[in-house]
Amino acid sequence: MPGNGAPAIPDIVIGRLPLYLRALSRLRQEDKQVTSSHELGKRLDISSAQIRKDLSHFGGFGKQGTGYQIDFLIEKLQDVLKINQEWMVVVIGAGNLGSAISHYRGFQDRGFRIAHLFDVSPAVIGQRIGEFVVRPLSSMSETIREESIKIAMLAVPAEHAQSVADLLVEAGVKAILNYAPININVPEDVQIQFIDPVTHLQHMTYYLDD
Amino acid sequence: MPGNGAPAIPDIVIGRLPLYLRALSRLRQEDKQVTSSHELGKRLDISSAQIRKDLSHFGGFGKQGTGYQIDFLIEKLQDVLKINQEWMVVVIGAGNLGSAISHYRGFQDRGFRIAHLFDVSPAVIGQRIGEFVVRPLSSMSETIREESIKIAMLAVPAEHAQSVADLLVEAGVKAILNYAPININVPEDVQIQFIDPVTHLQHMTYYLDD
DNA sequence: TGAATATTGTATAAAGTTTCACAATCCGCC
DNA sequence: GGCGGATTGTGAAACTTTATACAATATTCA
Repeated sequence: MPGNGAPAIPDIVIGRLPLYLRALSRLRQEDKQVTSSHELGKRLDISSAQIRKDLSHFGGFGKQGTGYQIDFLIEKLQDVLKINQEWMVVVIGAGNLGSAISHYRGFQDRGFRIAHLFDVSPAVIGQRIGEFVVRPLSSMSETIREESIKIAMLAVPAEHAQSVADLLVEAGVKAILNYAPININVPEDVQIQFIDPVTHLQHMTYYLDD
Repeated sequence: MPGNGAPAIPDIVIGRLPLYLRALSRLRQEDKQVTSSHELGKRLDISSAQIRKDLSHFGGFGKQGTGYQIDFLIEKLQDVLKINQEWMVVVIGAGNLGSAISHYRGFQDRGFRIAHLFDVSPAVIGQRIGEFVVRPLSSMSETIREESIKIAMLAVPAEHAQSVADLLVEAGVKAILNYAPININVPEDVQIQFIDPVTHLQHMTYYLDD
Protein backbone atom coordinates (compact mmCIF):
# COMPACT_ATOMS: atom_id res chain seq x y z
CA MET A 1 0.00 0.00 0.00
CA PRO A 2 2.73 2.54 0.71
CA GLY A 3 5.33 3.40 -1.88
CA ASN A 4 7.70 0.50 -1.48
CA GLY A 5 10.81 0.15 -3.53
CA ALA A 6 10.90 -3.65 -3.23
CA PRO A 7 9.04 -6.30 -5.28
CA ALA A 8 5.81 -4.99 -3.73
CA ILE A 9 3.60 -7.70 -2.35
CA PRO A 10 -0.12 -7.15 -2.91
CA ASP A 11 -1.90 -5.73 0.11
CA ILE A 12 -4.60 -8.35 -0.24
CA VAL A 13 -1.95 -11.00 0.35
CA ILE A 14 -0.70 -9.23 3.47
CA GLY A 15 -4.26 -9.13 4.74
CA ARG A 16 -4.50 -12.92 4.61
CA LEU A 17 -1.31 -13.60 6.53
CA PRO A 18 -2.89 -12.85 9.93
CA LEU A 19 -5.59 -15.40 9.10
CA TYR A 20 -2.98 -18.01 8.31
CA LEU A 21 -1.25 -17.21 11.55
CA ARG A 22 -4.45 -17.55 13.52
CA ALA A 23 -5.22 -20.92 11.98
CA LEU A 24 -1.65 -22.10 12.51
CA SER A 25 -1.76 -21.19 16.21
CA ARG A 26 -4.92 -23.20 16.48
CA LEU A 27 -3.29 -26.21 14.81
CA ARG A 28 -0.38 -25.96 17.18
CA GLN A 29 -2.76 -25.94 20.13
CA GLU A 30 -4.08 -29.21 18.76
CA ASP A 31 -0.56 -30.61 19.04
CA LYS A 32 -0.03 -30.83 15.31
CA GLN A 33 3.55 -30.40 14.08
CA VAL A 34 3.01 -30.22 10.35
CA THR A 35 0.24 -29.04 8.08
CA SER A 36 -0.47 -28.66 4.38
CA SER A 37 -1.93 -25.96 2.17
CA HIS A 38 -4.95 -28.24 1.80
CA GLU A 39 -5.60 -28.55 5.51
CA LEU A 40 -5.16 -24.83 6.09
CA GLY A 41 -7.32 -24.02 3.12
CA LYS A 42 -10.11 -26.22 4.30
CA ARG A 43 -10.20 -24.53 7.68
CA LEU A 44 -10.07 -21.05 6.25
CA ASP A 45 -12.20 -21.67 3.19
CA ILE A 46 -9.41 -20.49 0.93
CA SER A 47 -8.03 -22.56 -1.96
CA SER A 48 -4.83 -24.43 -1.33
CA ALA A 49 -3.26 -22.90 -4.42
CA GLN A 50 -3.87 -19.45 -3.07
CA ILE A 51 -2.21 -20.25 0.21
CA ARG A 52 0.82 -21.70 -1.56
CA LYS A 53 1.08 -18.71 -3.83
CA ASP A 54 0.71 -16.24 -0.97
CA LEU A 55 3.42 -17.94 1.06
CA SER A 56 5.72 -18.26 -1.92
CA HIS A 57 6.04 -14.48 -2.01
CA PHE A 58 8.25 -14.71 1.06
CA GLY A 59 10.33 -17.76 0.25
CA GLY A 60 9.94 -21.50 0.21
CA PHE A 61 8.58 -22.20 3.66
CA GLY A 62 7.29 -25.67 2.86
CA LYS A 63 8.70 -28.99 1.72
CA GLN A 64 7.40 -30.89 -1.26
CA GLY A 65 5.69 -34.09 -0.32
CA THR A 66 5.56 -33.08 3.33
CA GLY A 67 3.95 -29.70 3.83
CA TYR A 68 4.76 -26.96 6.31
CA GLN A 69 6.37 -27.21 9.74
CA ILE A 70 3.86 -25.32 11.87
CA ASP A 71 6.30 -23.77 14.34
CA PHE A 72 8.63 -22.71 11.58
CA LEU A 73 5.89 -21.18 9.48
CA ILE A 74 4.46 -19.29 12.46
CA GLU A 75 7.86 -17.80 13.12
CA LYS A 76 8.34 -16.79 9.53
CA LEU A 77 4.95 -15.14 9.30
CA GLN A 78 5.57 -13.30 12.54
CA ASP A 79 8.79 -11.99 11.04
CA VAL A 80 7.04 -10.87 7.87
CA LEU A 81 4.32 -9.08 9.82
CA LYS A 82 6.87 -7.60 12.22
CA ILE A 83 5.15 -9.04 15.26
CA ASN A 84 8.24 -10.80 16.52
CA GLN A 85 8.25 -7.85 18.89
CA GLU A 86 5.57 -6.54 21.23
CA TRP A 87 3.95 -3.34 20.00
CA MET A 88 2.65 -0.83 22.52
CA VAL A 89 -0.83 0.43 21.76
CA VAL A 90 -2.95 3.22 23.20
CA VAL A 91 -6.73 3.11 23.49
CA ILE A 92 -8.66 6.36 23.20
CA GLY A 93 -12.16 6.37 24.65
CA ALA A 94 -13.08 4.72 27.93
CA GLY A 95 -16.76 4.10 27.24
CA ASN A 96 -18.29 0.66 26.96
CA LEU A 97 -16.24 -0.21 23.92
CA GLY A 98 -12.95 1.20 25.13
CA SER A 99 -13.54 -0.61 28.38
CA ALA A 100 -14.19 -3.93 26.63
CA ILE A 101 -11.04 -3.46 24.55
CA SER A 102 -9.04 -2.70 27.67
CA HIS A 103 -10.22 -5.87 29.36
CA TYR A 104 -9.58 -8.09 26.36
CA ARG A 105 -6.86 -10.67 27.02
CA GLY A 106 -6.35 -11.53 23.37
CA PHE A 107 -3.80 -8.91 22.35
CA GLN A 108 -0.98 -10.07 24.57
CA ASP A 109 0.15 -13.21 22.82
CA ARG A 110 -0.45 -11.95 19.31
CA GLY A 111 2.03 -9.11 19.32
CA PHE A 112 0.37 -6.21 21.11
CA ARG A 113 0.14 -4.71 24.56
CA ILE A 114 -2.11 -1.91 25.69
CA ALA A 115 0.01 0.77 27.30
CA HIS A 116 -2.57 3.42 28.24
CA LEU A 117 -6.22 4.31 28.12
CA PHE A 118 -7.29 7.91 27.52
CA ASP A 119 -10.57 9.78 27.72
CA VAL A 120 -11.68 13.37 27.70
CA SER A 121 -14.48 13.10 30.27
CA PRO A 122 -13.70 14.26 33.82
CA ALA A 123 -16.21 11.67 35.00
CA VAL A 124 -13.94 8.79 33.99
CA ILE A 125 -10.47 10.30 34.20
CA GLY A 126 -8.72 8.74 37.17
CA GLN A 127 -11.12 5.80 37.29
CA ARG A 128 -9.72 2.30 37.17
CA ILE A 129 -10.73 0.16 34.18
CA GLY A 130 -9.21 -3.29 34.13
CA GLU A 131 -5.58 -2.75 34.92
CA PHE A 132 -5.55 0.84 33.69
CA VAL A 133 -6.23 4.19 35.25
CA VAL A 134 -7.93 6.41 32.70
CA ARG A 135 -5.70 9.30 31.71
CA PRO A 136 -6.77 12.72 30.45
CA LEU A 137 -6.81 13.24 26.71
CA SER A 138 -4.83 16.41 27.27
CA SER A 139 -1.82 14.32 28.24
CA MET A 140 -2.11 11.95 25.29
CA SER A 141 0.19 13.60 22.77
CA GLU A 142 3.00 14.00 25.22
CA THR A 143 2.77 10.40 26.40
CA ILE A 144 2.70 9.04 22.85
CA ARG A 145 5.71 11.09 21.92
CA GLU A 146 7.69 10.20 25.02
CA GLU A 147 7.04 6.50 24.66
CA SER A 148 7.30 6.47 20.87
CA ILE A 149 3.95 4.72 20.54
CA LYS A 150 3.03 3.99 16.95
CA ILE A 151 -0.37 2.31 17.18
CA ALA A 152 -3.74 3.52 18.49
CA MET A 153 -7.22 2.09 18.82
CA LEU A 154 -9.86 4.74 18.51
CA ALA A 155 -13.09 4.14 20.41
CA VAL A 156 -14.55 7.61 20.69
CA PRO A 157 -17.91 8.89 19.38
CA ALA A 158 -18.07 9.46 15.63
CA GLU A 159 -18.14 13.22 15.97
CA HIS A 160 -14.76 13.30 17.69
CA ALA A 161 -13.01 10.60 15.67
CA GLN A 162 -11.45 12.84 13.04
CA SER A 163 -10.10 15.42 15.48
CA VAL A 164 -8.63 12.79 17.78
CA ALA A 165 -7.10 11.03 14.77
CA ASP A 166 -5.48 14.32 13.78
CA LEU A 167 -3.96 14.58 17.26
CA LEU A 168 -2.70 11.01 17.06
CA VAL A 169 -1.04 11.60 13.71
CA GLU A 170 0.45 14.81 14.99
CA ALA A 171 1.94 12.92 17.93
CA GLY A 172 3.59 10.38 15.66
CA VAL A 173 1.14 7.47 15.56
CA LYS A 174 1.48 5.52 12.31
CA ALA A 175 -1.38 3.01 12.55
CA ILE A 176 -4.94 3.60 13.71
CA LEU A 177 -7.66 1.05 14.24
CA ASN A 178 -10.87 3.06 14.10
CA TYR A 179 -13.96 1.73 15.85
CA ALA A 180 -16.03 4.85 15.25
CA PRO A 181 -18.70 4.37 12.58
CA ILE A 182 -17.33 7.07 10.33
CA ASN A 183 -14.64 7.43 7.73
CA ILE A 184 -11.64 9.38 8.80
CA ASN A 185 -8.85 10.61 6.58
CA VAL A 186 -5.18 10.41 7.45
CA PRO A 187 -1.91 11.11 5.61
CA GLU A 188 -0.89 8.31 3.31
CA ASP A 189 2.08 7.29 5.42
CA VAL A 190 -0.35 6.44 8.23
CA GLN A 191 -2.12 3.09 8.15
CA ILE A 192 -5.78 2.95 8.96
CA GLN A 193 -8.27 0.14 9.36
CA PHE A 194 -11.93 0.25 10.25
CA ILE A 195 -14.13 -1.89 12.44
CA ASP A 196 -17.84 -1.24 12.18
CA PRO A 197 -20.09 -4.17 13.02
CA VAL A 198 -23.09 -2.55 11.38
CA THR A 199 -21.45 -2.49 7.95
CA HIS A 200 -20.89 -6.24 8.28
CA LEU A 201 -24.51 -6.79 9.27
CA GLN A 202 -25.74 -4.67 6.37
CA HIS A 203 -23.51 -6.61 4.00
CA MET A 204 -25.08 -9.86 5.12
CA THR A 205 -28.71 -8.74 5.00
CA TYR A 206 -28.37 -8.27 1.24
CA TYR A 207 -28.28 -12.05 0.97
CA LEU A 208 -31.13 -12.78 3.39
CA ASP A 209 -34.67 -13.57 2.27
CA ASP A 210 -37.24 -10.82 2.48
CA MET B 1 -22.23 -14.96 -2.93
CA PRO B 2 -25.03 -17.53 -2.87
CA GLY B 3 -26.26 -19.15 -6.05
CA ASN B 4 -28.44 -16.39 -7.42
CA GLY B 5 -30.32 -16.69 -10.65
CA ALA B 6 -30.27 -12.93 -11.33
CA PRO B 7 -27.56 -10.77 -12.96
CA ALA B 8 -25.36 -11.48 -9.94
CA ILE B 9 -23.78 -8.38 -8.50
CA PRO B 10 -20.22 -8.86 -7.25
CA ASP B 11 -19.99 -9.36 -3.51
CA ILE B 12 -17.25 -6.78 -3.32
CA VAL B 13 -19.71 -4.20 -4.62
CA ILE B 14 -22.28 -5.18 -1.99
CA GLY B 15 -19.63 -4.75 0.65
CA ARG B 16 -19.11 -1.13 -0.33
CA LEU B 17 -22.77 -0.14 -0.20
CA PRO B 18 -22.84 0.09 3.61
CA LEU B 19 -19.91 2.49 3.39
CA TYR B 20 -21.76 4.66 0.93
CA LEU B 21 -24.76 4.63 3.21
CA ARG B 22 -22.69 5.64 6.19
CA ALA B 23 -21.13 8.55 4.34
CA LEU B 24 -24.50 9.62 2.97
CA SER B 25 -26.04 9.70 6.46
CA ARG B 26 -23.20 11.90 7.52
CA LEU B 27 -23.75 14.27 4.61
CA ARG B 28 -27.42 14.47 5.49
CA GLN B 29 -26.53 15.35 9.06
CA GLU B 30 -24.55 18.22 7.61
CA ASP B 31 -27.76 19.44 6.00
CA LYS B 32 -26.65 18.67 2.48
CA GLN B 33 -29.36 17.74 0.00
CA VAL B 34 -27.30 16.63 -2.97
CA THR B 35 -23.90 15.06 -3.46
CA SER B 36 -21.70 13.78 -6.26
CA SER B 37 -19.59 10.71 -6.86
CA HIS B 38 -16.58 12.97 -6.48
CA GLU B 39 -17.55 14.28 -3.06
CA LEU B 40 -18.45 10.83 -1.83
CA GLY B 41 -15.28 9.38 -3.26
CA LYS B 42 -13.11 11.96 -1.60
CA ARG B 43 -14.59 11.21 1.80
CA LEU B 44 -14.30 7.47 1.39
CA ASP B 45 -11.04 7.40 -0.51
CA ILE B 46 -12.66 5.51 -3.36
CA SER B 47 -12.54 6.69 -6.96
CA SER B 48 -15.59 8.49 -8.26
CA ALA B 49 -15.77 6.11 -11.24
CA GLN B 50 -16.02 3.18 -8.92
CA ILE B 51 -18.85 4.70 -6.99
CA ARG B 52 -20.76 5.49 -10.17
CA LYS B 53 -20.19 2.01 -11.50
CA ASP B 54 -21.23 0.37 -8.24
CA LEU B 55 -24.43 2.37 -8.04
CA SER B 56 -25.22 1.79 -11.69
CA HIS B 57 -25.70 -1.92 -10.95
CA PHE B 58 -28.99 -1.03 -9.30
CA GLY B 59 -30.32 1.58 -11.68
CA GLY B 60 -29.74 5.21 -12.47
CA PHE B 61 -29.94 6.85 -9.10
CA GLY B 62 -28.24 10.07 -10.12
CA LYS B 63 -28.82 12.88 -12.55
CA GLN B 64 -26.28 14.04 -15.07
CA GLY B 65 -24.94 17.46 -14.34
CA THR B 66 -26.46 17.43 -10.85
CA GLY B 67 -25.39 14.42 -8.86
CA TYR B 68 -27.35 12.33 -6.38
CA GLN B 69 -30.24 13.38 -4.16
CA ILE B 70 -29.01 12.25 -0.76
CA ASP B 71 -32.36 11.25 0.74
CA PHE B 72 -33.34 9.38 -2.39
CA LEU B 73 -30.05 7.52 -2.64
CA ILE B 74 -30.16 6.55 1.02
CA GLU B 75 -33.61 5.08 0.53
CA LYS B 76 -32.56 3.15 -2.54
CA LEU B 77 -29.50 1.70 -0.86
CA GLN B 78 -31.56 0.72 2.16
CA ASP B 79 -33.90 -1.12 -0.19
CA VAL B 80 -31.03 -2.91 -1.90
CA LEU B 81 -29.52 -3.97 1.41
CA LYS B 82 -32.95 -4.94 2.78
CA ILE B 83 -32.59 -2.68 5.78
CA ASN B 84 -35.83 -0.84 5.09
CA GLN B 85 -37.03 -3.08 7.91
CA GLU B 86 -35.67 -3.58 11.41
CA TRP B 87 -33.87 -6.90 11.85
CA MET B 88 -33.93 -8.61 15.22
CA VAL B 89 -30.53 -9.81 16.38
CA VAL B 90 -29.39 -12.02 19.23
CA VAL B 91 -26.11 -11.62 21.08
CA ILE B 92 -24.42 -14.72 22.47
CA GLY B 93 -21.90 -14.15 25.22
CA ALA B 94 -22.35 -11.65 28.05
CA GLY B 95 -18.72 -11.03 28.88
CA ASN B 96 -17.00 -7.69 28.39
CA LEU B 97 -17.51 -7.75 24.66
CA GLY B 98 -21.09 -8.99 24.68
CA SER B 99 -21.83 -6.38 27.28
CA ALA B 100 -20.30 -3.57 25.20
CA ILE B 101 -22.28 -4.74 22.17
CA SER B 102 -25.47 -4.80 24.21
CA HIS B 103 -24.93 -1.24 25.38
CA TYR B 104 -24.10 0.10 21.94
CA ARG B 105 -26.68 2.60 20.70
CA GLY B 106 -25.57 2.47 17.08
CA PHE B 107 -27.56 -0.48 15.79
CA GLN B 108 -30.98 1.05 16.21
CA ASP B 109 -31.07 3.58 13.41
CA ARG B 110 -29.11 1.49 10.94
CA GLY B 111 -31.53 -1.39 10.61
CA PHE B 112 -30.95 -3.64 13.62
CA ARG B 113 -32.30 -4.20 17.09
CA ILE B 114 -30.91 -6.47 19.74
CA ALA B 115 -33.67 -8.77 20.92
CA HIS B 116 -31.89 -10.93 23.49
CA LEU B 117 -28.60 -11.62 25.18
CA PHE B 118 -27.59 -15.19 26.04
CA ASP B 119 -24.82 -16.74 28.09
CA VAL B 120 -24.02 -20.16 29.48
CA SER B 121 -22.57 -19.08 32.81
CA PRO B 122 -24.84 -19.33 35.87
CA ALA B 123 -22.93 -16.37 37.29
CA VAL B 124 -24.39 -13.99 34.72
CA ILE B 125 -27.70 -15.61 33.80
CA GLY B 126 -30.47 -13.44 35.25
CA GLN B 127 -28.18 -10.43 35.62
CA ARG B 128 -29.19 -7.18 34.02
CA ILE B 129 -26.88 -5.82 31.31
CA GLY B 130 -28.02 -2.58 29.73
CA GLU B 131 -31.68 -3.12 29.02
CA PHE B 132 -31.38 -6.90 28.85
CA VAL B 133 -31.63 -9.68 31.36
CA VAL B 134 -29.14 -12.37 30.42
CA ARG B 135 -30.90 -15.56 29.34
CA PRO B 136 -29.59 -19.12 29.60
CA LEU B 137 -27.98 -20.56 26.49
CA SER B 138 -30.20 -23.59 26.94
CA SER B 139 -33.22 -21.51 25.96
CA MET B 140 -31.56 -19.95 22.93
CA SER B 141 -32.66 -22.33 20.19
CA GLU B 142 -36.27 -22.25 21.22
CA THR B 143 -36.34 -18.45 21.42
CA ILE B 144 -34.69 -18.05 18.03
CA ARG B 145 -37.13 -20.43 16.46
CA GLU B 146 -40.19 -18.91 18.08
CA GLU B 147 -39.21 -15.39 17.09
CA SER B 148 -37.84 -16.35 13.68
CA ILE B 149 -34.58 -14.55 14.38
CA LYS B 150 -32.17 -14.71 11.46
CA ILE B 151 -29.10 -12.82 12.69
CA ALA B 152 -26.69 -13.47 15.56
CA MET B 153 -23.61 -11.80 16.97
CA LEU B 154 -21.24 -14.29 18.49
CA ALA B 155 -19.11 -13.02 21.38
CA VAL B 156 -18.11 -16.23 23.12
CA PRO B 157 -14.60 -17.60 23.76
CA ALA B 158 -12.89 -19.09 20.70
CA GLU B 159 -13.18 -22.64 21.98
CA HIS B 160 -16.98 -22.46 22.05
CA ALA B 161 -17.54 -20.48 18.88
CA GLN B 162 -17.96 -23.40 16.48
CA SER B 163 -20.34 -25.34 18.69
CA VAL B 164 -22.52 -22.30 19.40
CA ALA B 165 -22.52 -21.46 15.69
CA ASP B 166 -23.75 -24.97 14.98
CA LEU B 167 -26.61 -24.43 17.42
CA LEU B 168 -27.47 -21.11 15.80
CA VAL B 169 -27.57 -22.63 12.33
CA GLU B 170 -29.65 -25.49 13.63
CA ALA B 171 -32.13 -23.00 15.07
CA GLY B 172 -32.52 -21.23 11.75
CA VAL B 173 -30.08 -18.31 11.95
CA LYS B 174 -28.89 -17.27 8.49
CA ALA B 175 -26.28 -14.63 9.29
CA ILE B 176 -23.58 -14.70 11.95
CA LEU B 177 -21.20 -11.94 12.93
CA ASN B 178 -18.37 -13.73 14.68
CA TYR B 179 -16.24 -11.81 17.16
CA ALA B 180 -14.30 -14.86 18.32
CA PRO B 181 -10.71 -14.92 17.02
CA ILE B 182 -11.15 -18.19 15.18
CA ASN B 183 -12.49 -19.36 11.86
CA ILE B 184 -15.77 -21.11 12.01
CA ASN B 185 -17.42 -23.06 9.23
CA VAL B 186 -21.10 -22.85 8.37
CA PRO B 187 -23.30 -24.19 5.56
CA GLU B 188 -23.10 -22.14 2.42
CA ASP B 189 -26.61 -20.79 2.71
CA VAL B 190 -25.56 -19.10 5.96
CA GLN B 191 -23.74 -15.79 5.79
CA ILE B 192 -20.76 -15.24 8.03
CA GLN B 193 -18.52 -12.28 8.72
CA PHE B 194 -15.59 -11.95 11.08
CA ILE B 195 -14.42 -9.20 13.37
CA ASP B 196 -10.99 -9.67 14.89
CA PRO B 197 -9.16 -6.49 15.83
CA VAL B 198 -5.84 -8.29 16.09
CA THR B 199 -5.87 -9.34 12.44
CA HIS B 200 -6.29 -5.67 11.53
CA LEU B 201 -3.42 -4.66 13.78
CA GLN B 202 -1.19 -7.38 12.33
CA HIS B 203 -2.07 -6.25 8.83
CA MET B 204 -0.95 -2.72 9.64
CA THR B 205 2.31 -3.62 11.37
CA TYR B 206 3.57 -5.05 8.09
CA TYR B 207 3.83 -1.47 6.84
CA LEU B 208 5.42 0.02 9.96
CA ASP B 209 9.12 0.68 10.31
CA ASP B 210 11.11 -1.84 12.31
C1' DT C 1 15.31 -50.51 -4.03
C1' DG C 2 11.39 -48.89 -6.31
C1' DA C 3 6.43 -48.00 -6.72
C1' DA C 4 2.62 -45.43 -4.85
C1' DT C 5 1.15 -41.36 -2.74
C1' DA C 6 1.44 -36.68 -1.08
C1' DT C 7 2.64 -32.08 -1.51
C1' DT C 8 5.10 -27.81 -2.84
C1' DG C 9 6.25 -23.93 -5.95
C1' DT C 10 5.25 -21.82 -10.16
C1' DA C 11 4.19 -20.83 -15.19
C1' DT C 12 0.27 -19.90 -17.61
C1' DA C 13 -4.58 -19.17 -18.26
C1' DA C 14 -8.88 -17.46 -16.69
C1' DA C 15 -11.71 -14.55 -14.13
C1' DG C 16 -12.66 -10.51 -11.72
C1' DT C 17 -12.05 -5.56 -10.63
C1' DT C 18 -10.75 -0.93 -11.43
C1' DT C 19 -9.68 2.88 -14.27
C1' DC C 20 -10.14 5.61 -18.33
C1' DA C 21 -12.44 8.43 -21.27
C1' DC C 22 -16.31 10.35 -23.31
C1' DA C 23 -21.17 10.98 -25.06
C1' DA C 24 -25.30 12.44 -23.00
C1' DT C 25 -27.53 15.44 -20.18
C1' DC C 26 -28.57 18.95 -16.77
C1' DC C 27 -28.21 23.56 -14.62
C1' DG C 28 -27.27 28.41 -14.24
C1' DC C 29 -26.63 32.56 -16.27
C1' DC C 30 -25.96 36.12 -19.67
C1' DG D 1 -32.09 30.73 -26.27
C1' DG D 2 -27.64 29.16 -26.07
C1' DC D 3 -22.97 28.83 -23.89
C1' DG D 4 -19.97 27.07 -20.12
C1' DG D 5 -19.36 24.10 -16.47
C1' DA D 6 -20.62 19.99 -13.92
C1' DT D 7 -21.75 15.34 -13.54
C1' DT D 8 -23.67 10.74 -14.65
C1' DG D 9 -23.62 6.13 -16.81
C1' DT D 10 -20.97 3.01 -19.45
C1' DG D 11 -18.05 0.51 -23.02
C1' DA D 12 -13.43 -0.66 -23.55
C1' DA D 13 -8.84 -1.09 -21.77
C1' DA D 14 -5.73 -1.94 -18.09
C1' DC D 15 -4.68 -4.09 -14.19
C1' DT D 16 -5.14 -7.40 -10.32
C1' DT D 17 -6.34 -11.67 -8.39
C1' DT D 18 -7.47 -16.44 -8.52
C1' DA D 19 -7.47 -21.00 -10.48
C1' DT D 20 -5.36 -24.63 -13.19
C1' DA D 21 -2.06 -27.87 -14.05
C1' DC D 22 2.12 -30.04 -13.61
C1' DA D 23 7.22 -30.91 -12.85
C1' DA D 24 9.99 -31.63 -8.91
C1' DT D 25 10.66 -33.70 -4.76
C1' DA D 26 9.70 -36.09 -0.28
C1' DT D 27 7.86 -40.04 2.37
C1' DT D 28 6.18 -44.63 3.16
C1' DC D 29 6.24 -49.20 2.70
C1' DA D 30 6.50 -53.59 0.40
